[in-house]
Amino acid sequence: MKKYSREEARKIINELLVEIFNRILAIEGQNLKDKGIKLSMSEVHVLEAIELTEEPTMSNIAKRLGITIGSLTTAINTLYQKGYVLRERDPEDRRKVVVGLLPKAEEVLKEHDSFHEEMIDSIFEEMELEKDELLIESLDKLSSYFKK
Amino acid sequence: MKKYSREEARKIINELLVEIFNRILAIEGQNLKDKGIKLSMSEVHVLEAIELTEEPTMSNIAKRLGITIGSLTTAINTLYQKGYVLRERDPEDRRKVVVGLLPKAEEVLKEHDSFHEEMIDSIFEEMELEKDELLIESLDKLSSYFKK
DNA sequence: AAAATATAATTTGAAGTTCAAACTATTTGA
DNA sequence: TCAAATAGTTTGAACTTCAAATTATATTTT
Repeated sequence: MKKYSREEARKIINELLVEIFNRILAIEGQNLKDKGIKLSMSEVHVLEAIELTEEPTMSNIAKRLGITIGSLTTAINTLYQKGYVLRERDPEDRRKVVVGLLPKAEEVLKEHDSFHEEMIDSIFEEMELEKDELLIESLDKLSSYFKK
Repeated sequence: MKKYSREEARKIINELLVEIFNRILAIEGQNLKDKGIKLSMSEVHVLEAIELTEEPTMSNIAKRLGITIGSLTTAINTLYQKGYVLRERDPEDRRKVVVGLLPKAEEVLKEHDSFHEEMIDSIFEEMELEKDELLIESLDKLSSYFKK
């Protein structure tokens, strides 16, 4: 009854990891270019992380992104120069720097979000995935597993 | 009956894209370090691509990796210096360069493979994924979709 | 309260990855 | 044959990231 051996499962997941992931990033990057947005995917990920982080200090954002605070500093420097974010010291604890999104960044994220939405819609349509409910459930578990 | 809205599905896939894949890459990179292997994940991906490419010329490998031939040249330069690959002109068509794996590379790939195997086993065990068959089928479709 | 320690962020210098464009060598086709 | 196409390499630049040194602020210890 089993159609996929463990070996095949490994191969498929490996493929997703090394090929598909990069391909999706490339597609998204191209989409930004097409829209005339002069940001790299890494920069968009930083913006996303800022949006999703409860208390968006340098440390918290870096932690979410899995990069060092030093790396984030340089990323924020350029995003600041380009007018996407603002930064200010936390008055409560002046060691902390709180980062905020400017309207220009919100626009990009909105754009990026709707691109994602479209991509996912077309995946589900073209894939003829009747069992999408189960796929999402599984992906969710996969996601949770790696967050442990 | 549907438990996940399209909005939630988008969120989960987005999470996989921007967080989980990077985390897996980091875990794999750490594993290489732990084993004393002085290669980056990109370099391992190049070795994998060489292994999987039918006729491993520079163009074919670069195409599989989705990078330019120029980028691959620099990657192969360092892998050559480190003693992982050999390169030689194709006698049939002396414009072509055929790349081959040296034993040192085969070892790394074996190591990397068994790490993957273990990782996937533990995913399936700890996730209690009774529906793993369907997950793989779905991931397979997802993979195929992006290869179009 | 002063000194020592811990925390938060920035700066600096270096390495790795990637690209585009210019260039070399070889093959193919008109 | 000679022009065009193909296969790779080289070069110079941009970007991402890190580790280590440094600065500033807060907390803890004595």
